[in-house]
Amino acid sequence: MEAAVRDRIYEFLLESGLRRTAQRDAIIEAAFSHTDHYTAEELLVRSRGIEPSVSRATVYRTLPLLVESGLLKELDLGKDQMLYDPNYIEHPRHSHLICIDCNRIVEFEDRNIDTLENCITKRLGFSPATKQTRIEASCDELKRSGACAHRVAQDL
Amino acid sequence: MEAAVRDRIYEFLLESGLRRTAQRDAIIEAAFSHTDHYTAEELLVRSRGIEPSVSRATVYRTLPLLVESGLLKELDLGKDQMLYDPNYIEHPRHSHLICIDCNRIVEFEDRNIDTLENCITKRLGFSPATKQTRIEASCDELKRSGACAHRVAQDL
DNA sequence: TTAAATGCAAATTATTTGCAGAAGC
DNA sequence: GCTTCTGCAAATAATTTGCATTTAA
Repeated sequence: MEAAVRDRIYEFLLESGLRRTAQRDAIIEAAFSHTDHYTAEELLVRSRGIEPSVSRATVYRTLPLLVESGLLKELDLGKDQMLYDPNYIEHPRHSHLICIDCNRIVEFEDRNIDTLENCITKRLGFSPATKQTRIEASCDELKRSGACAHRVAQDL
Repeated sequence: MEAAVRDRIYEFLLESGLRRTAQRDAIIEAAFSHTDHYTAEELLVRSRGIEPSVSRATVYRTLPLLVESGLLKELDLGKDQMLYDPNYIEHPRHSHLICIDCNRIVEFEDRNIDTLENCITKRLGFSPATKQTRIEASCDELKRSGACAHRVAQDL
């Protein structure tokens, strides 16, 4: 986990009057030491790898705090579990494309969509708070060659 | 419910080899006789108003059929229940803005967003299947006047 | 007649919560 | 010391499912 990220998180805890505990430290460490998305359950497993006493309840109680701090993004990609995305710190405006062939999630960032959505919102008489663009799509490469190389997101 | 919609639905049932039952008729009638969004539970109540024998299980078993037919759109707007939107027949590309002040859902349609999302998807090497844009926003009128007149969507 | 559809009730499953004990400040 | 935090286990709630019965074709 980067020092800058750690600083921002503990600053947030301090400001909010939240206490520092071994369990929270472990969850925070687990939450921001990868760049991939994870479920609450996966975060529990990772956290327990650092501090075995972490319980499921504490993970579920800590996640909303991190989301509220703006450091972690809760993603609802249409599955039955929420996903958590630690990459919003560095790319606060990215969107998601979900491959319907292999479930891969591709993150992309597009200034034009962002601007366009702001305009539309304003035109309707609102001020944007949260915007989410979710594109489900099929892989062209798979269609062509029959195999789907896990290409990396091209726009981040 | 419009005759054209009814025709398309029963054509779909026929093509799929699905049987026509009193319960399905009632659910279909209830599903397409309003333009507002509804939950499975609300649809159950409406369906029972037409045919009292409709059970919750049958509603939950019928909804995926209607969604699969393309006549009904399943919306995941971040609540704990799915919402169903019968307006996709007439406006297949509309998006949703959710007012964080009053929970009102405003439907809007924007050709530019549509085009832009198609381009991005192609550029990433995919072909778009489902696209969902969800904007959560606060009401400017509420901020100004302290009251939030339920303005009608301006773009449909 | 026979395969599909239904109602009921129980199962499933992610998430939340009450509570008593533990721990930070 | 006082309040917050925690683990545990039970509660919650939308949706799904097994099964015996009914019904459309």
